[in-house]
Amino acid sequence: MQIGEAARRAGLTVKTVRYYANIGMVTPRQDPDTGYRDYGEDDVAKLQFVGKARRFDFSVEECRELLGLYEDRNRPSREVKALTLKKIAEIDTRLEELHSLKDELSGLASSCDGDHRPDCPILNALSGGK
Amino acid sequence: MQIGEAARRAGLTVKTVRYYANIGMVTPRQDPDTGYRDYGEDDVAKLQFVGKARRFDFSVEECRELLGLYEDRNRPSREVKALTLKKIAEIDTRLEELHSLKDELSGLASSCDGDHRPDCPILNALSGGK
DNA sequence: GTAAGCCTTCCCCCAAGGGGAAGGTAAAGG
DNA sequence: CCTTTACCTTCCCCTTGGGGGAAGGCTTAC
Repeated sequence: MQIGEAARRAGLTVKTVRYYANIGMVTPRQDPDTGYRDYGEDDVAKLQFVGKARRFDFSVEECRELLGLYEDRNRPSREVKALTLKKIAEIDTRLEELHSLKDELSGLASSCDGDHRPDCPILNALSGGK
Repeated sequence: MQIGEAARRAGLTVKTVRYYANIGMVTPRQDPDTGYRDYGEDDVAKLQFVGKARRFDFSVEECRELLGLYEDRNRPSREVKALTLKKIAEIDTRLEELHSLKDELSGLASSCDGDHRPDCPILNALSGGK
């Protein structure tokens, strides 16, 4: 099938699918007559796989790794789990950062009147040292 | 003072400070003899302000906006508070996304044995439909 | 004399594609 | 047969927020 249908079936944009072909992640056959990319069912499955992994916040490089494991019928599940746990740890780190950011900003916002007067604790805090 | 000292005092890299000059956010005087950038105390204060706002996850454009308010002695605190609340809302959205991602990944990870055998619920989930 | 340590501009690099131009191709309609 | 429409192709610039490093210029210290 052509790239448009493959993209639709994978829930991705054509641009994205073409990008994955360019970086060698999902490489379809090429029609020698038209030069068009020609996707098979297996390619669509890989595109869906990558699309889903991306939604799980795996980077493109991590997706490439997962795809390699996915295609290896004999891989140990240990490797997949390790990648997943690493990703969870990253998410945890980011969650903590965002939580503390939110707390600080919330504190500032609640101390600011938010009226027409120029006095603003938020700006004072931003211009303060540290 | 020269850019190196300004950067040190603001806790930023020289590259970053030069970047802020290039995009017109913190624009120092220029020494006509050497062509070197010449930072004053006020510039350093602005650099510190921007650096701190960046650490609060404000984008460079938002920093420019905050800086404008910071320099306007008559701005209403309402505007600053509005920007801050918007940023808090963005952080909330991202927090929710990350929480649900983490939940899903954690569910997958705990269902995976993580041993030498190839059977892997994580890959099964990624290759499944949806 | 030259090495060190500043500074300058200039250009390419990252992620993960998006937007759009210029041009080829295939099928359907008039 | 001709044209419109809807595909497809490659190519290049744009995004965020700078990082890395080259090539060149200056003063100062040894």
